[in-house]
Amino acid sequence: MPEKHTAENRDLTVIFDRIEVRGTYRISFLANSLVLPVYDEIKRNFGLNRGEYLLLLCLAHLPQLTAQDVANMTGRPRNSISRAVHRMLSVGYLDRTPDPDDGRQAMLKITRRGRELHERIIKLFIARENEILAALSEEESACLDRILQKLVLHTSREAL
Amino acid sequence: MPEKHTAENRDLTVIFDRIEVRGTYRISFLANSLVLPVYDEIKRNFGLNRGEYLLLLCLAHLPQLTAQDVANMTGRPRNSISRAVHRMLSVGYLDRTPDPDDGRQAMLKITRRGRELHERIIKLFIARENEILAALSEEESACLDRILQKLVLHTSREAL
DNA sequence: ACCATAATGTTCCATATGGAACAACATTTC
DNA sequence: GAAATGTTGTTCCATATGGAACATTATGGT
Repeated sequence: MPEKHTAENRDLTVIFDRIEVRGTYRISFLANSLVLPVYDEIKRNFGLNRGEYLLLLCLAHLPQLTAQDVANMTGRPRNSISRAVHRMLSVGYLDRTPDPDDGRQAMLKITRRGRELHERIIKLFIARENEILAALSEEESACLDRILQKLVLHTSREAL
Repeated sequence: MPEKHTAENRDLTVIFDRIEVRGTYRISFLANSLVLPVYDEIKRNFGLNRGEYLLLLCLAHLPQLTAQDVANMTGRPRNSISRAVHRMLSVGYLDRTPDPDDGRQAMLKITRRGRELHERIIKLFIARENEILAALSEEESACLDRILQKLVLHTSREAL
């Protein structure tokens, strides 16, 4: 009798071991697991898309930024940021002031409302991170943190 | 004299330290650095979008899969996979055989041409991974690998 | 001062993406 | 074995996304 093809019959996770770029695949998978469910929730609960939330996140951690700064920090194209800025302005999550020293750019700042929203959203990310990183021991967490720091600084020198 | 706002004046990387979810942000940043430039190159050189390449990648590592399997493995919605299957079929990178035991599903296999393409593409990922992970010592690499394995297995039990 | 070059933010357009409804088939329940 | 329920793959549609060209302003070289 031929065995029927069902997910239960086979282990689809073998790709984690077979793939030629284990580190890349695992890091990417992990990033998706951490971030995508939260983005979905943000969209459902607050109506923000990814670009809009990234903008809010950047402004929540730096006192003022230009659209170009945000593009650099997030790696997203300027036009996406531009759209996000307009929508977030219209909802009152941020302020924009033209730069008197440079007529091309404008300084963006988060508003009180925007900060309140950020605080509600960041809780979701924290919960998800705790859930997933709970698998690690104290020592493993520290080790991962140290390694990530090293990689990110090494990488951001070329990215930013 | 008021200091002009330029990227050189300020350090945009402070967000790495200020953000409330350091692990999440770093892992996500790192994943993007590893993967996005390669996806761009794949699109430019071979005309495949992300969904299409993920499909090829899955089929390159498992002998046969249904569209639903691929959706499970990649976390993408079924309709994206469906579109990808049709385009990859039309270009000859994969074969489809209806499952005689279940009229709803069809088995997908990679073709020789598809495998050749995969081998060209995977080189790009390998190069990028080496470039970025080169910042780590032998010992750090091993440590990272072990931790990622643990996290991914822990996570995929809920994801797949 | 003038022209060439570059940077910022915007608009236009083509493609990518994912949710929802759907048709076909399979399974479960009675 | 009939009806309800679930699953697979597909289509439809609305939104998201990113490249390219553009207007405006700055900068650098002469």
